[in-house]
Amino acid sequence: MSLSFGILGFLNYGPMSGYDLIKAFESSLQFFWHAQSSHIYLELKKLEKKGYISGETIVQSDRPNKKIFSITETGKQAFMSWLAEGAGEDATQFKSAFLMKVFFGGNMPPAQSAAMLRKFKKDCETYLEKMGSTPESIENYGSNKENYQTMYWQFTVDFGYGFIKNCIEWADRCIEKLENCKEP
Amino acid sequence: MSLSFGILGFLNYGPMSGYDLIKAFESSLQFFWHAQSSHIYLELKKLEKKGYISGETIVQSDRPNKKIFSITETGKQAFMSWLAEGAGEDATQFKSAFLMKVFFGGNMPPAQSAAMLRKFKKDCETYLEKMGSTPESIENYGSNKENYQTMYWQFTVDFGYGFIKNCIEWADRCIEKLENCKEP
DNA sequence: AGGCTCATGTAACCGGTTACATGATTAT
DNA sequence: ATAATCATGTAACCGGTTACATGAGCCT
Repeated sequence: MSLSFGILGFLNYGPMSGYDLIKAFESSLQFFWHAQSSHIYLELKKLEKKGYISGETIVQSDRPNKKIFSITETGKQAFMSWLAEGAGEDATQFKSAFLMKVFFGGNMPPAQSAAMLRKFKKDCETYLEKMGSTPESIENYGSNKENYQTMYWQFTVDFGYGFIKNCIEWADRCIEKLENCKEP
Repeated sequence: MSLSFGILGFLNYGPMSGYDLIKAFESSLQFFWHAQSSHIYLELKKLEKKGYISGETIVQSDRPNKKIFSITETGKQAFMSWLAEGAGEDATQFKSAFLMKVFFGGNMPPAQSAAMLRKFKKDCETYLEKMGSTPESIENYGSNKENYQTMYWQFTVDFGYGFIKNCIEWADRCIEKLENCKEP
């Protein structure tokens, strides 16, 4: 469901092709919403059928043809009312298979659990590095006109940054406890 | 997929009925894995078919009959190898429809976005209360087996606590920026 | 009389993933 | 040569959600 609103959100900034949307997701939303390209194309078809967007095929000679989608009035309304709904209860919910593994970590010796947490920490650090280059790519979308928009984009980046920092600190605390722990 | 490993994990502690599992999920894993009761029963059926668990019907006169499930040797092996896999890349991934709404918050006036963030903050605080404040009661993990298990359970609680605290602080920062922001 | 706990399921649906398929142009 | 970029899709599958269905006993 949310993918379709993400698409509507981008198309609300201006017409785009499926390929453009894939790039847009990759360069901005990917930290909290990873979109498969195949899924985007499927969703575009559904949205067009619903009348939320309309597509126009652009014939190109040097490159493959493409289909540019624009948001319709009804599409705009649907998007705006989704926004107006505000934060749902699910916003505080955090689903994680990794934490489930940690929960059952008592079935492994401390050294193995510690190794798992160290791997997690390393992945977090890699993630942080990748994030470091994001604010710039995000500014490409805004063009000086709309500082107001970019503030919100920065909010989501800040969230991701705080989240990962928190993960690393937590992992450190866990690892320390595991190191000071005698074999059960 | 993860639900089935959660079930296997609990059954690895000892035999349980579907109903027991529902309670177990509600009282421990629910902060990072919310399981529907219908889904648990479906998964139990699948796991039995796979030979990972075996069920035995207990006839009760005063209460509805129940089916007690036990983990099999192959089930144990599957569970242990899942644990041994360690943290996957997906561990750092955080999917959130709410953050997507924040990302597109520039389409709303600052007052409305601020209201959304205040609602989010309030939900976080409610969540914290439900969790029960357990910040510094984490000391004294000795060497016996029971404490060894609970240490890991505490790890996941700590994560949840840090996560929510981080959410609240972030929301505060965002709200402040929105309050000091002129209408676009 | 009304609501809670115990106890287990089915059916329809849907959002999302994985694997597969194609094929031209452009840059190294 | 070969890799990357541009560009779009289909089909099968699956994990999970929602809605629905049942029914006895216990507590107030």
